[in-house]
Amino acid sequence: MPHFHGMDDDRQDTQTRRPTLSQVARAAGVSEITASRALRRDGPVARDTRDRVERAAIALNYVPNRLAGTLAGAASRQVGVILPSLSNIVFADVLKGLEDRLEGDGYHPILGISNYDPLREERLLRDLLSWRPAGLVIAPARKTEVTRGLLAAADLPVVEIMDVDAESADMAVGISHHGAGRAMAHYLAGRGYRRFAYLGHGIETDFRATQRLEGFRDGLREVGVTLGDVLCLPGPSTVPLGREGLARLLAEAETPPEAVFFSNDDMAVGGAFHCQAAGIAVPDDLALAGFNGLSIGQALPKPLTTIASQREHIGFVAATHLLDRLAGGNPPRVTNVDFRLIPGATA
Amino acid sequence: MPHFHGMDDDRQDTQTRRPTLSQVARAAGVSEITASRALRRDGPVARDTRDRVERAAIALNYVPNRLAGTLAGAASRQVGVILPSLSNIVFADVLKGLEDRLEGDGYHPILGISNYDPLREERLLRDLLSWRPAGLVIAPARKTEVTRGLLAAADLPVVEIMDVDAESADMAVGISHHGAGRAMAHYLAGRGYRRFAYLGHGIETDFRATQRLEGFRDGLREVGVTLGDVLCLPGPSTVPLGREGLARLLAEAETPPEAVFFSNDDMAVGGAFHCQAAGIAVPDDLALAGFNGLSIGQALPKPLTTIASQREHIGFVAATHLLDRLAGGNPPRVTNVDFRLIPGATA
DNA sequence: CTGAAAGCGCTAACAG
DNA sequence: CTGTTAGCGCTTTCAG
Repeated sequence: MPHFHGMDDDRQDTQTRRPTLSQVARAAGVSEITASRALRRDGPVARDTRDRVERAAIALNYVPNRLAGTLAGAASRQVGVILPSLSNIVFADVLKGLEDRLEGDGYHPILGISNYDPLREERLLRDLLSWRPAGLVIAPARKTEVTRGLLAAADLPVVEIMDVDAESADMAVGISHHGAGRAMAHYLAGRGYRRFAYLGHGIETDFRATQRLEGFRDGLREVGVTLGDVLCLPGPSTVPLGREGLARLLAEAETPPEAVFFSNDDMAVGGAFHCQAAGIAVPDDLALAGFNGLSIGQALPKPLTTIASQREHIGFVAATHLLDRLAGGNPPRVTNVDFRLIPGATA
Repeated sequence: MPHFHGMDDDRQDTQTRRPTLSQVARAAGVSEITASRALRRDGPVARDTRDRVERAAIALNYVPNRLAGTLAGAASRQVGVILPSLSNIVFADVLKGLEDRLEGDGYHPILGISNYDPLREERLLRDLLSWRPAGLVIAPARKTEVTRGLLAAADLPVVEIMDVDAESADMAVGISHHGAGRAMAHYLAGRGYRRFAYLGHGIETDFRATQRLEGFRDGLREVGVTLGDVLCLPGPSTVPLGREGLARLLAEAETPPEAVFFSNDDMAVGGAFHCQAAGIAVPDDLALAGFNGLSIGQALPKPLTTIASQREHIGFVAATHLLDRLAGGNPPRVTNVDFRLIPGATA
């Protein structure tokens, strides 16, 4: 006996539960499997039969149950997505690119936000895997051993996104943050600046910003320059933090810098605001450079010199590779998306 | 005979498929249902038995299959979330609040982005429902008849978010956008301004902005003032659009306005940049007001006069009410989250 | 082109 | 406290 209100008559259940494939089949006068094939447009079904089934489905307001379908062997159309944050527009952009591409193929992201917490990331991964997704897209904060183990044992396509500097178990799509920092160093040095400072945010959590800093340092070294003051303020990057941070950096600096590289555009825009308020001429008194290529930086009275990080594109490419793999293809293991230095008016 | 490679020996399957509850049970020397109870901490299980099961689960690297669990009757822990956009930080903030609250209770959002397209919204709704989520959170663009029908027939808790001006079938959490526009009208009128203009973005897609405009108009009328020029530019709101838009508005205006109300902060920040570039003194020559309370507006040299829209809070409250309902509670049908007018230095 | 049988991995109900 | 039985709604395999 079924375990809901002792009824095994489908007509009764129609009142309380969603219609099932079996009901659609009966209404169309065919077997369950034929209805299934008709609705999925899989296998040979007579045109007429299919029409009948489809009409029955619409009449009953049938919504397939993909839990049952996936359990029975159909490929899941869910993709687990783990991001470190949503406070930053950067990850919202990536998610947009992801969702857009996935939805085109009828896939949907199940979302988890790790807040840059490796343990939360680990738990999230376990939770998402319990839904048996078709694949995984993850912007790792810091992978624990358990995380690595889960990923390795999961036996599904995994795309790690944002950077291509770290090791990845399966596929990776992103830019080289070290390379971006280095490119900015060469650009600024080429513009004639020689005394540099760096202003960053909570570095313990954002290792990609750290990679840019190291790339910047290395790039300067290559042209025989040493990076001067480095100030990293706790907390996430914000415009106010950049504004206050630059004031503090300039106040504390032993030798005043000619140019400041910021951990990202939010911080750099804050810096631009400080200069404006303090009457510092940009770029003559002080040059400013950011990272990300946010529209806000480009809309400043003096467009910000920065690097476009192609966020939405990264999400799009990650999804494309995942879908390709699911379709039996063999996409590249590492996709180094080009960044683009945007010469603005601030450096 | 099982339909994968003709094996019905679990030990073989361990190589190719994920371990199942049955394997955990066998390893612990108990029945499946006992293992199930032990891992879910449901029903009476001897302490010792539970320990054995848990050790076995860890040893086998067991990850439960929630598709099977949910199909068998356990409550789903997925929540369908439909948002109109992710380009705008506003919805990323809401999503953050949602995810944060949901994850605390072990729930995860399945995401769909409608791009303000009613038909895409409809398809999305159908897709998400096919995963049999425990509930739904939706920021509707424009509901079609089908959408209404699906929602009504879905028989699950639904929270409509962002605004409380429209009709909702089940629960609603948001602010009154009409009220916000009205509040800004009263505030600006109280500051002595009398000649007003409005600058907006693609109004056809964003009906909440339209509600603010109508509220603004109504508020002005209440104090005996008529709204002057209204300029709505196609496309999504961006800083550059606000900048160019204000230039155009001022050029075309018959009588120059004393104050401009923008559709949101992005647009208003653009307006502030235009004033700065064009040498227009703010607020003496021209007062500016936005909506949302974004940090960028507050970090401007002159903080923007605006209205905080409590986005993350809306997401958090929506999730809280959903969870409450799922737990058998009876949260309010309409939750009018207070907005907060932030008097800045621009009006 | 259509169908019957079997089973995906799990949990609710009912017995011991 | 533990187990047996049945079945969630669907798709696979194999047989017409």
